[in-house]
Amino acid sequence: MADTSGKPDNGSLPAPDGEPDPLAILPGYTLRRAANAMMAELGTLLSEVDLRVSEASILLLIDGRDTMTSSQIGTALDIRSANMAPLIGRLVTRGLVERVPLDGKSMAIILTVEGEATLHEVRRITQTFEQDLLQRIPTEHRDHFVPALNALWR
Amino acid sequence: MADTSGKPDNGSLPAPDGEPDPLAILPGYTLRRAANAMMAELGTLLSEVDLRVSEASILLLIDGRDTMTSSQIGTALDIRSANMAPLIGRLVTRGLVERVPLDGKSMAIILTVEGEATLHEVRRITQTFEQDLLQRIPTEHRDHFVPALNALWR
DNA sequence: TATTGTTATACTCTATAACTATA
DNA sequence: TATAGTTATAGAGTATAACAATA
Repeated sequence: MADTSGKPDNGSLPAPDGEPDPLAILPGYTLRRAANAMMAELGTLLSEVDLRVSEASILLLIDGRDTMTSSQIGTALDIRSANMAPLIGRLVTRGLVERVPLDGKSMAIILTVEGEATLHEVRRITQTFEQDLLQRIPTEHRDHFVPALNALWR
Repeated sequence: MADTSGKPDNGSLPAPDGEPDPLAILPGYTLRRAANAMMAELGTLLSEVDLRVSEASILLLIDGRDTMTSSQIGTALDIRSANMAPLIGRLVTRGLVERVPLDGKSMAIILTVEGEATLHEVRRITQTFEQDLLQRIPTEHRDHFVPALNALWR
C-alpha cells in the first residue's frame, strides 16, 4: 500500500495542503497559462499601435510577399476565411493594407506605405517582447522551448 | 555588408520563399499556436462529458478541498469574479458542485457526488491528453517543457 | 473600508451556415 | 465542381462598471 495518509486518492495530483496550484504540474495547463499570460502582455504592448495580436501577425506575415491572398493568410495563421474578412477589412479601413485583384476571384493583400511604417513599429515591439520572453526562461531550458512547442502543432 | 540579396531587410525573419510560415521561429507565436492547438484538442475530448476546459479545471482544483470559495478559485485559475459567477452557476445547475455557506458572505464550492463521478471521467480524459501531449515532444526537449512554461507565468 | 458575490454589458476570438461570383 | 470571398450569427472567453451584503 503506497498511501497511508488516509486522504482520498485524487489521481496523483499534489495534496491540497502546501500547494496553491496543484494543476501547475500539468503540461497542458501550464501551456495554457503561459500562453494566456504572454499574449495578454503582447496585447498590451501592441495597443500602442492600436493593433491586436492577430492583426500584427498578418502584417508580419505578408511583408515581402505581394501575391498572398486572404485565404492563404488564413491557412498560414489558422484563421477561417469567414473571420479573415472583417480582420482584413479593418486593416484596409485603417489604410495599412489594400486589396489588389490577382484575377477575377482572388485578391492579394499587400502592405501600403502606411502599413509598412506601422509594421516597423510592430517589429520593434515584437522583437523586444520575444527577447524578454526568452530571457524569462532559465538558460538550461531556453533552447528547448521553440522545438518543443513546434512539435505540438507543426 | 551581410545582405547582398537585394531583398529588403524584413527584420531577420526568414525569406518569403521556401518557408510557408516564417513566424514559426518566434517563441511567442509558437507558444500561441501550440496552446491553441492543444486546447482545441482538449476541448474536443472534454465534450464527451459536456464540460469546457475552464469548467474541468475548476473540478480538478476543488477536489479534496471543502472550503474553497469562488474568489479563491478565481485567483488560482486567473478568472475574474464577475466571470466566476456564471461559470459556477452552470456547474451548480448541472448538479456537479454546490454552494455551501462558510459565513454570511463567503460560500465554499464543493463537489457533489455526481460531481465526483464526473471528475473521475475528467481525470481519465485529461491524464490521457497530458500523456499524449508529452509524447509528441521529442525526448530531448520533454523535461524542459513544464519548467520553461512555468517561468513565464508563475 | 475592504471583501465577496452578483448582474449587466461589451469586445475579441472562433465556429458554422448560407450565399455570390469566378476558376 | 471546386475555390475565393463575404455576410450573418452564435458560442465561448475575458474585461470593466455598478451594485448589494457582509467582514
